[in-house]
Amino acid sequence: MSRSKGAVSIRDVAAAAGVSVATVSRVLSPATPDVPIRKETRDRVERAIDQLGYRPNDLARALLQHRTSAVGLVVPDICNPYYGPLVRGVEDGASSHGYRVVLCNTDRDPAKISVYLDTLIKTRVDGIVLAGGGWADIPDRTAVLGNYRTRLVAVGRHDTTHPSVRIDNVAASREAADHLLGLGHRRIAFLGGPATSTTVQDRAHGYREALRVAGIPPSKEVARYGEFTEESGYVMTRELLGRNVGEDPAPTALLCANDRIALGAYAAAADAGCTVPGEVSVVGFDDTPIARYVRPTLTTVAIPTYEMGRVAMRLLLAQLDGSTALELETLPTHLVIRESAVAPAIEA
Amino acid sequence: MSRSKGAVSIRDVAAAAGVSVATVSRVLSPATPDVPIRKETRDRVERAIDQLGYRPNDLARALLQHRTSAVGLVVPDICNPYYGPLVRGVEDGASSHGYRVVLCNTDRDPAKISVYLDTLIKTRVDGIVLAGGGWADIPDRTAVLGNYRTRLVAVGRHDTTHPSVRIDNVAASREAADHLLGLGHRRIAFLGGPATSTTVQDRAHGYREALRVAGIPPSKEVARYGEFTEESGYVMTRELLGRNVGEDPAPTALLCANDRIALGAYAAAADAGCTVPGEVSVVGFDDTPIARYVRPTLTTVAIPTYEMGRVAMRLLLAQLDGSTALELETLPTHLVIRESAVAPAIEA
DNA sequence: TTGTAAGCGTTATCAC
DNA sequence: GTGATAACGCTTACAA
Repeated sequence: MSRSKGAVSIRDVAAAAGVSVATVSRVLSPATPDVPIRKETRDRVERAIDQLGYRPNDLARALLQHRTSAVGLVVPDICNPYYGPLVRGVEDGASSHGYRVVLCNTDRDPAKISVYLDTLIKTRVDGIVLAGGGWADIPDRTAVLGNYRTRLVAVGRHDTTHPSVRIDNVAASREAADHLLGLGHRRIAFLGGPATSTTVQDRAHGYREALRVAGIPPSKEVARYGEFTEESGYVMTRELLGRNVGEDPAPTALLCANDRIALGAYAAAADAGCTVPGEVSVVGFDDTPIARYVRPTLTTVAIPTYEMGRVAMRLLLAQLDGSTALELETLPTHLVIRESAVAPAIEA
Repeated sequence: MSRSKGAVSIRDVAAAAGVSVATVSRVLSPATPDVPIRKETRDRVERAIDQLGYRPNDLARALLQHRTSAVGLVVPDICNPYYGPLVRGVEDGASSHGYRVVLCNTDRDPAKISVYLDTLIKTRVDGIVLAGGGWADIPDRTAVLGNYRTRLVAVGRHDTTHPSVRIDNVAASREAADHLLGLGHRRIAFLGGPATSTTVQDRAHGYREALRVAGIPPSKEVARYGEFTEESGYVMTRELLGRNVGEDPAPTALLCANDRIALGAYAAAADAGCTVPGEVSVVGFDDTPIARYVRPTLTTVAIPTYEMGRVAMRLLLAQLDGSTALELETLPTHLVIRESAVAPAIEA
């Protein structure tokens, strides 16, 4: 069966069914319901199809129709638990509309980002979801999409006019800081991730704003930067807790840029013989599953990551339908109060 | 510029450079280095290319060459931290060889798996990495790949003759159980994930074997099944810790099928006023990043997840080169001893 | 050293 | 109702 070597094609099916390729195509494409097909012909074709195990070649179809039903998803690193739900949200949104997802991990490396975007465009994905920064670092970012019809949606605060889905990191961080201030804390430190991350910048900004409004002098602000990892949180915390010697006393509360940093802070506090929340309060960001399961349970800012993925995909589909030009969705965050932040000890 | 609407194609470049499309193609494809091109011609073409912002259409290329440079990656759920590194390993292995990755989340649902496999074949991916079970549940699994040249690699114990990468879950679990037995524990419970998971079955098997060898009667075995989640670990643990009433006393050690379950066990123990490891020892599986950062730090079986992804991709590439027919790689695991498992209190 | 033309596997536009 | 046939954007003999 079938022509010499290679996969079975529509022509093999046509031959086996004794019809033309056009007829086979019609049977497969409900695209033209106005054209009727004789039942017996249809049956014959369908029998040939599954007798030969025929699978239509979507490449050829895509070439002809100028749409691949594929979208690219660019994230810094899927190993970061934060991105799991985001990716899942995009994938669910995509697959439920017949799109498939090409995943790209960039490590926030501008060179990698450029290469991936180039690849995605060469494979003519219909759209791209770009998450987690890096856009600003692409040299010729106005030209990346070129003359091609690939649409783009940004997740997070990218400096771009493309449709975006975000959260208000400044407000979220302010809320977290306000919570600590409300409990009575005055010496609050901010433990950030990479200083270049706009997310981190926004959260640091919210932190500063809250302190300023509370009348705490800028000289009392303490901000550290590192990575979005437990390791980094550990290091930053050790450094801060060991400083009540000559200079300023150690902070009574730590506002961490994500839950992993907070977890590192827990470990460092424990190793320094410092109880949480008794001697130091900790607040995280992201509300990762672990937040509910560490002891003490972690007070943290919940971010609708999965929802962000879904919405990003929605914005992308809207662009593909041509139904939307530009949109900016800002999703709500909320502070989840658990056990890790309480009023400071009265000694101060 | 360019023909009316649509993207700029090789013809536009040819026209702009005043050469034939064949010449443009030659400039782009180092495939035929035997055919020399006049330097001036090459320059003219290259100038036209980036003047027009031309991106070759990989769809057309793939259609012609019968290879897409795409691979499918099928996992249960990327939100599960276990799969992050696996996915990353596959992606790194793929991108470093010029392949891109299409991600599919199946939730272990046979129907979804079938649909995804079908989609992947229709888009003519060169290969598929299938992780995390489900293969056995596909109705016509011998026919899925049909007559097409898509190659497949299985990750984990799938009942298939395709090349596979695995770990020895039985031995790994036995080692963990032996560790607890060596510490003096006699009442050890196994907290599994889904009973249908071959991974869980293997780990339960290793647990039973170790107990048998240690001379503990089967009647003393305690195995529970649930999900791979903190929640499930919590529930199973509560149930076990609350049973030292009439019947058998509560176990002194818990062997958990993954770290998330172990974390749930921590929480349940804490809520039951039971200290870890003082009153109950806990051992996990996977060595997720948190294992090192929870307190007490978690003794757990490290699994080379990232490496499994890399190896899976290596096996796939080997098949694509035709250099390999069938291979089975079994990667080593090792028990990471931390604080969560110690000798039981002497009262027993 | 370059151009011409025949595909790759589909769908879409005409005829019949 | 069904069948030719011209695209889609590219690569690759084969000519020139």
